[in-house]
Amino acid sequence: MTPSITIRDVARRAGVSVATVSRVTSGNAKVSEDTLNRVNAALTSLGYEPSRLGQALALKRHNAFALVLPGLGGALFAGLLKGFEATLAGTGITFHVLVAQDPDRFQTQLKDLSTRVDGMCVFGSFAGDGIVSTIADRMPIVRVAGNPDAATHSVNVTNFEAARGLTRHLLGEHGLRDLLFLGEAAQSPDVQQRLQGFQDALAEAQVEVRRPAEPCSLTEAGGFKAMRAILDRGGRPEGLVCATDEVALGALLACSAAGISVPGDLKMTGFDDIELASLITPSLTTARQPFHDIGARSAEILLERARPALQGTGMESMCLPTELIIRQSCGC
Amino acid sequence: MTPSITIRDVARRAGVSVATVSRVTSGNAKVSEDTLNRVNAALTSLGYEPSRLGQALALKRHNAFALVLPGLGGALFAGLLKGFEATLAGTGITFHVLVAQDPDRFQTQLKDLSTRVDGMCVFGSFAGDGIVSTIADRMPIVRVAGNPDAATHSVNVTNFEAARGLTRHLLGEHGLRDLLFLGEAAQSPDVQQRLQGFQDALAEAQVEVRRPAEPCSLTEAGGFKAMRAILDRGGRPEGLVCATDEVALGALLACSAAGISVPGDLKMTGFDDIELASLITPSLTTARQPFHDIGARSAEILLERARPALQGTGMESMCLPTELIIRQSCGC
DNA sequence: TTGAAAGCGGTACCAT
DNA sequence: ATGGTACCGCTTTCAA
Repeated sequence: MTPSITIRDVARRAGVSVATVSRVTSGNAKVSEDTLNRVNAALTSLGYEPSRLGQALALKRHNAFALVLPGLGGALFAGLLKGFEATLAGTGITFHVLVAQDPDRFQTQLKDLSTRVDGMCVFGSFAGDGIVSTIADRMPIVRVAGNPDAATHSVNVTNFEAARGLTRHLLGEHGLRDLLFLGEAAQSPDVQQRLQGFQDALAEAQVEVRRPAEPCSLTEAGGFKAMRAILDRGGRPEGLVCATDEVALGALLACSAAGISVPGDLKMTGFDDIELASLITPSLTTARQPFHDIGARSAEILLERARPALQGTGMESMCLPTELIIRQSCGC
Repeated sequence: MTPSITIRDVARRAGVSVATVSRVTSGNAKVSEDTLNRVNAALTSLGYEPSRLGQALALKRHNAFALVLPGLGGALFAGLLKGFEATLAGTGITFHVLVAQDPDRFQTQLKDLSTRVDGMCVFGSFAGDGIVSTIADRMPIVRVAGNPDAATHSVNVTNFEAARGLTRHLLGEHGLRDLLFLGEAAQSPDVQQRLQGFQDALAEAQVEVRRPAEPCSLTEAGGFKAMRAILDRGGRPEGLVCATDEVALGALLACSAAGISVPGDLKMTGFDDIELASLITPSLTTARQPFHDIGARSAEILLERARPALQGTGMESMCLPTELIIRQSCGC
């Protein structure tokens, strides 16, 4: 383990002061042609890399953001991450990903993270609002798919409208009446909004809700198990509005295992438009979320607000559009 | 944005020196009952949190590790992450996740990350060996599912043996001869090893390889598209050895869309044993990887080696066992 | 243009 | 047991 070389080593080697070396590395002060060369020579010959630590301490800035996700997996996170990364690329700012696992430890992890970054993008409401607003007191925070919150910026999509649209489609175009919502809304404000859109469409069509929403984790396995539970119980609905495409895929597998034809015997919709949605048979009717944009916009907000001058300018709140994708699984 | 309070604020408030406050917060030096109380009072009333930056600079230690993954998604990563986290919980060490996206930027990100942590766990060989060994010169690195490398510690599983076992099963128990390996081995040493195990079993049974391995990305969509391509081309194999369960799932969906029965018309195996593997019909014959252990052991190695005293003790290299899970998709 | 020096927020050694 | 202080690596005023 080589001891790392510091700015003083470079200064000594180039026969100048550390201040001058700093001027060269940061590039925002004039240095004579001659010394510039000497310093550069020393820089490369020593292979010097400035310590982020020293910089951060002196500048009171980390040049790093955090992206907080409630779990790995899910096409949404991958897309969001890409968008976030793409926006930050070339800015000199990096970001750390924190994946929520254990709720207990999560608080601690979040607090620790907050001492290492200049801003955070937090997905959902897994992180307790209390701690988030505490942190928001010290740095900009963008909440994605979270509850509305006066203390933080927010980026959302039209979950309500999209889910209502899908439900209306099942109700109107296909004349269904006995519908079921599949997905756990408790910890996910975005799923909560979809559930509300679903319920709103039913109310609007004056269809009484015959079945409580079937809670299931938002994974393929979750959708599979929930659907199997429904079938085991006997008496399936006419249509399924699934919280995500993955849930729909799982439900589809459970139906296929039980010999139930989709959309023949049961119609269904998903949410997200993951890659597989257009590939499978039947292809999935769903609502497309602009994953990449969500991440990109979040990063933009952070970038803008992390510059101290702008910090008092109020909270930014945006709602990105979704797109209904009508395919086969709804019966079309 | 509240200006953060420092150790000097606390010292002033408690009427003691900063040294004494440091003694209290770090807890490794004797302080009289009386002053302890005074300091604690100041601590809580001010809501003081030591700055990681100051600590890191003084201690030359970040109290943080990094976990570097080649993408989100994949049950393996989720399990690995959990194991890693579980081991680190309570040690006072946190970790950052870096998700490889753009190969170009990745080098930079990795280098940046290396200035913020005391050790890293790197999955696969996405990260170029050059940069990794550069970093390994300054801190302990554990490579998981990577190429053997004298400069880093490593954690692997018995990919070769497991894949050979699955292939032998198809060959021996089910008498198949025309087999195909599904999965992209190029960037993934672990998949490469599975492919070798597959090939070894064929050679051993003196079965000539009729088809080149079908490359596909290691996702459900990847498996789907690859299988569909095979079917479009006409003439399918008797059996499929898939690089991962997700690939197998995708292939299964493609078969089902094409009206091909599994395991009736085509037998297949997966790899990983994800949750869905045991749920679907047909249930998936596969090899179980100890996800959690992989992460846990990696973290343990890092923990051990990050203590400066032990850094010269040579490289640790371990290979964790896998377990063959025979279910239905192979024809059993 | 360049250098000396004062911080940034801690830790730890050396006195007392 | 406690305080004073040098130091960690860097940036940035202030003088020269």
